[in-house]
Amino acid sequence: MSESREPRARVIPEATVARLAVYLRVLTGLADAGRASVSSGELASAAGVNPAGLRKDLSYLGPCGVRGVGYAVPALRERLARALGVEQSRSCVLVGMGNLGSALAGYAGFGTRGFSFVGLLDADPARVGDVVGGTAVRPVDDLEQVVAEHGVTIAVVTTPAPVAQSVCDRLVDAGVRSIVNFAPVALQVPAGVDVRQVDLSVELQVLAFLDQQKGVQVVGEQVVLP
Amino acid sequence: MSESREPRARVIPEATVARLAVYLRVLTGLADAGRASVSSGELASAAGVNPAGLRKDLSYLGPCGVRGVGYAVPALRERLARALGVEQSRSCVLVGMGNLGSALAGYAGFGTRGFSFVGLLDADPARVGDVVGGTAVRPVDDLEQVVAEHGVTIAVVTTPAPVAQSVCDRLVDAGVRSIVNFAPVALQVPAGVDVRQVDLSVELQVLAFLDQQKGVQVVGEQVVLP
DNA sequence: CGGACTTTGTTCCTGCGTTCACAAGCGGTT
DNA sequence: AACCGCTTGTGAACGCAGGAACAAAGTCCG
Ligand SMILES: NC(=O)c1ccc[n+]([C@@H]2O[C@H](COP(=O)([O-])OP(=O)(O)OC[C@H]3O[C@@H](n4cnc5c(N)ncnc54)[C@H](O)[C@@H]3O)[C@@H](O)[C@H]2O)c1
Ligand SMILES: NC(=O)c1ccc[n+]([C@@H]2O[C@H](COP(=O)([O-])OP(=O)(O)OC[C@H]3O[C@@H](n4cnc5c(N)ncnc54)[C@H](O)[C@@H]3O)[C@@H](O)[C@H]2O)c1
Repeated sequence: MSESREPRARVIPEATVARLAVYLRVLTGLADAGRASVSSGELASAAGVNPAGLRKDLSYLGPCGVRGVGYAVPALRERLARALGVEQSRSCVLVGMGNLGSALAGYAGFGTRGFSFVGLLDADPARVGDVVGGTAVRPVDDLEQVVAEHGVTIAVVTTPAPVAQSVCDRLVDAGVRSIVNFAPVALQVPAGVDVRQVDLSVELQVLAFLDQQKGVQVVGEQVVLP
Repeated sequence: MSESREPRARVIPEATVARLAVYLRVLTGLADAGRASVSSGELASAAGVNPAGLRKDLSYLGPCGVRGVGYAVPALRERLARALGVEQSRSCVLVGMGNLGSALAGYAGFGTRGFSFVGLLDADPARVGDVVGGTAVRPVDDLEQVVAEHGVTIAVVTTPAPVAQSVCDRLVDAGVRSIVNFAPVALQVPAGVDVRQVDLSVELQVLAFLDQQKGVQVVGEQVVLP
């Protein structure tokens, strides 16, 4: 045991992990701005969370701040990146290069956060060969080959809903263990595979519900509040 | 009190609301397929949730099934749509018609779920005039006018991060109360305004964390399991 | 060198969400 | 008409996340 630096391997709740990713983004911005240290209050404000909650989140990684001073920006940034497993870039594939898939594949923000798309796949021959974000689109038949070549474990699904499950099955068979799914269907996967469902319509409908619960009525100039 | 049909106005947890939206989507598919009734088990399976939890979710709307039989698909669908406030179409605006904004604006799935974009706004003169999904892109200066014209209360922000807060401020001032934000910044809004943050990088980073927690090591042909 | 101030790390507690399990009710059947 | 099986709806318990308050610790200043 050469590295007994890590204080304890406490289990980190998934909700905390999601927030850690937000903190990491904010810290990167601060580091780029040349900031050396930051307090929990300032970080929490920038991340949109409670300061006490933020300190609790960070405490899962063990003590990493200096009392009376705050947190060292570069050190904390590196520590978060290691905890999240994005120290070195991770390879991903994206299946379904339509409108949404193309937008995601061309987005520079993923690369700066430690993810690179090594495979862009589509079933439409007309799409194959297009270059998006520096990578050429390949036929979906190459799926297994691309996954094996790069040891890919993360995939993004942006196909039409009816074929999403079959695409998912192929990905899992090929060895993918983590999937972000944008198609509006609940993917069925074996144990050990994680799916994160991103459903934009649901976001809008939740807002619509909250709106109507506010008793919002703007009729002409008459505003009725609850 | 002419309508005392509603049994009670219990408060519905936000997590439940998000699931109700999923049930509504599944029910719409079942209705299109001509199904007359469905059991909680089947619905739960299609939605990817626990059957008991689904029944509890639905019970917030009051009893709406038939014991020994299940739920009537069209009736439940209508009831959910009313509860979520998407009975009639709701008007939205979208600010930032770049790659992501264009994909969203051209997506037909929003229209079928009760949302229509009555305003597409961008600061780039080169984008203004483009027609996406049947609506022409207008200059961002028209923001206040469009919101007022249609009584818009819901907005989608897909601008670059640095300008998202200022766009948000203008939206709130114009009367918008609900915002879906794709820019990777925590928007500051006054009380009474809801923001739903959609951060795709966070989704990937959560998966990356789960991946490394599995102890995934695929080195050559050697697979190490926890 | 000492004291006071600042900020972290932790503990407790409250409330929510989820799950399990059972009673209640309806339809079909004999 | 009564019984039986199936499914809903609800009550209770468990676990978890979030928030507030407090103690520990390090720095800065006098
Ligand atoms: N565009 C949006 O804003 C948006 C919003 C919410 C959800 N979605 C969902 O995201 C998915 C994609 O949306 P889109 O607007 O990009 O649709 P799209 O039709 O533009 O793109 C779908 C792409 O998938 C490809 N495809 C079809 N079958 C395939 C297969 N078997 N294997 C590989 N590729 C295949 C098609 O060739 C096409 O390029 C849909 O499920 C949609 O419901 C999209
Ligand atoms: N594209 C993706 O897949 C993706 C993924 C995650 C997050 N995001 C985020 O979504 C946002 C948009 O991403 P994108 O890839 O579409 O970027 P983009 O540069 O293609 O589009 C941004 C658009 O916003 C417009 N704009 C700039 N300033 C504006 C202003 N003040 N008012 C109105 N419009 C203005 C620009 O003219 C441009 O059309 C960014 O914040 C990005 O970080 C995008």
